[in-house]
Amino acid sequence: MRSRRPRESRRPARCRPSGSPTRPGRTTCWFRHRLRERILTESARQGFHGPDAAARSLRRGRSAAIGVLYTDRLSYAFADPGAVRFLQGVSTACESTGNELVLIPRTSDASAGGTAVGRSIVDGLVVYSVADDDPVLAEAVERRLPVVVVDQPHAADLHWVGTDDEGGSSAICEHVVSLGHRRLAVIATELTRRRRGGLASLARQKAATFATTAARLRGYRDGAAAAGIPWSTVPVYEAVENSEEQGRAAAEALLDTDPRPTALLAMTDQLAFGACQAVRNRGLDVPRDVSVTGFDDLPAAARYEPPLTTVHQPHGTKGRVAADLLLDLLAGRTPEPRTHTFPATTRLRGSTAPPPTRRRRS
Amino acid sequence: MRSRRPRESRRPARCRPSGSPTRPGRTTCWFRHRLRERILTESARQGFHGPDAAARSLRRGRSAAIGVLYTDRLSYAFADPGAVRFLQGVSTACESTGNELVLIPRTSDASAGGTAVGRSIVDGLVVYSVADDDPVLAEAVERRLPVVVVDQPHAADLHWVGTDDEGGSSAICEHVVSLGHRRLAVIATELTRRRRGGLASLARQKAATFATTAARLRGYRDGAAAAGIPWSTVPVYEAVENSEEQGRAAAEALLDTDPRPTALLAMTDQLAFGACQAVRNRGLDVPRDVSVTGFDDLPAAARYEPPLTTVHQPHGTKGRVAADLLLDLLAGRTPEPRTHTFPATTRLRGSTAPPPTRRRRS
DNA sequence: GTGAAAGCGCTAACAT
DNA sequence: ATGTTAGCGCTTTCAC
Repeated sequence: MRSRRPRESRRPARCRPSGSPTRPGRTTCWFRHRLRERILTESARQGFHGPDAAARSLRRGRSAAIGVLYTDRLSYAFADPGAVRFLQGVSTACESTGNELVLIPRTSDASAGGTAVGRSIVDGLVVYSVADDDPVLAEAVERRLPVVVVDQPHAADLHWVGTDDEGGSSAICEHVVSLGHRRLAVIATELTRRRRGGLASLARQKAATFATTAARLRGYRDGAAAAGIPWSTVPVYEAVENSEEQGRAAAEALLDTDPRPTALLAMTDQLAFGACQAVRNRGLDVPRDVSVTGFDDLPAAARYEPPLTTVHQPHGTKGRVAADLLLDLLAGRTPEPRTHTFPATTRLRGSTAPPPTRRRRS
Repeated sequence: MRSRRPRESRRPARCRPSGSPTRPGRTTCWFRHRLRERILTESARQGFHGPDAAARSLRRGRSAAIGVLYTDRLSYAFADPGAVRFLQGVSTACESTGNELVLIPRTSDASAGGTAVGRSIVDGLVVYSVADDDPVLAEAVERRLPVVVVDQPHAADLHWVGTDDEGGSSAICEHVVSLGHRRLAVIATELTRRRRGGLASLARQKAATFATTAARLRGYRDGAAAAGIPWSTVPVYEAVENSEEQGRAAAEALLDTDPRPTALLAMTDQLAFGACQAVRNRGLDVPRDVSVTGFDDLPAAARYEPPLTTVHQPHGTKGRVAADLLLDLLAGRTPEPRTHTFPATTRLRGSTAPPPTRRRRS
């Protein structure tokens, strides 16, 4: 055996100071011998900082925190009302168990010390609405922590929470065509991680890696097909972010197509609000000249003028259920079912009406 | 010296496996001897989970995360538009440096393993809008981590970011009285941690421990005093949360006081929105019969019908500046100035007008 | 260059 | 009951 001095020769005798721990009048926190030494030698004015959280986590193997990964830049989540309500649901679950909620930024890959998802101190991860091919998802599963995926991607072996996007969008499209609309146009959310605004070809639509966008596209397509409208006649404008501004830009481009669409199907309420503004900016009326539909049913949708016909999905509940699922996993339970698909229900309101002139197809 | 065996006799030889670390074809991640042993012995199917985040943090003494503490239940923060914008600002700063953002829930004090603020793994804390006597603040400073306080309390020795609440509220009150209003009423945010809804006596107003509430109250009082209105004639209704619902309840109570107020000064836009609804529910008009003012200047304020006269404060900027301050502190810099007070500027819009009948004081 | 080991501060397990 | 110690997995420092 190599001769090396026992550990004690360098390490101070023990972490617990000699005072009896349970004796009345002494604190029961008897940790940190070395720090106390420093306190006594260097300066007596320092107090006890409380137990070190990282050491505690290392030892216990738990941090009592769950992480949330968002598709986009973290700050965009706070600009997206659906994401905010989702996070509210997550935080509701967290506070009931006292877990911290860690919002993990997307780090530029060259960042030192690994990416934020790799070094975040969490017991589990909620992956919210990322593209199928997003490397951040791979990083998340590589950590071998419990993972709950929300909305997308629909990975088979991961716990999953989401909405019946396809059903919701086919239903609302069916409603629109049942009113008599034949010239439809779609305002879509991002199709791929590398965004490209503007009209999206059928090929690009096929190549979509955002699962919810693809699902809603399929729903619209099926709804249109039910009325005999070939999908190739439906222009699809891809927005680069979920904002009213982008909805406006999309609607402006789509209203320029010939023949002009009589119905605009937007994949989010925010995009729909922007579309309504663009329609009005042309001197047209919603819904008299152009019908507009949304998706999400934000609280603002019902108060909008005109009240927005949209598809309801329970953002807050999704967040709560996703977090509960994760917390169950962390507690060692094996929650069933592994997937929760919430229904997407159409809310028929004032932004849809029959098309202005009911002209039979040529 | 006590005879004890050297540490090596129990600890596996080294943490780095024998393979040459830099030889091409081998991963450069050569950590975790013990785990690798387990991998080889127990099951070969496990992979390398990535470096352990807690161990890394313990060793480095940094977690690359900053924590945010909120007055209230965490989930309420997501229901408060001002708080959401604040968090957006914080997250903007975080993502620029790749720091995680930890939202710390308020744990019921009896929670096992200490409170969440004590055990959260963060390098610094942003304390957002808590009462002067909130124990969570004491816990935060006891951790001896860098702390930035936002809005309240105005603790002298801590870095601080906030708004000129007193100036903003006195200015908007002066505007209202300059229109001729003499019967004012205030819809206040919480006065103390133990909430009590309803009309607040002068004694209770004096006892306020929420610094921003107290500051706005002082501002209103000074604005009223400038017009010779004694503060004792101004009823103050304390809302128990920042919601339209509470604004409605407050306005209903205040409109029942005799003589009926002609102007309602609300301490947040949300409360003001609710107040407007209550006024209309009585068959009265804003601003013809009753003027209403807010505070915050949410994006919705300008779009409201009528557009809300309110006080602007830069929620998002406050969040960004607070986080930048904290990140500076963490980087070892000593940011100057230690306090940032943003101006609160009045936005005169359509919800204020002269009182209905200009009757000289009896 | 390559390799070894000390130890961050805590807690669970074991020793008395 | 009270006291002791090993070691979580990493990184930094030191030794070769």
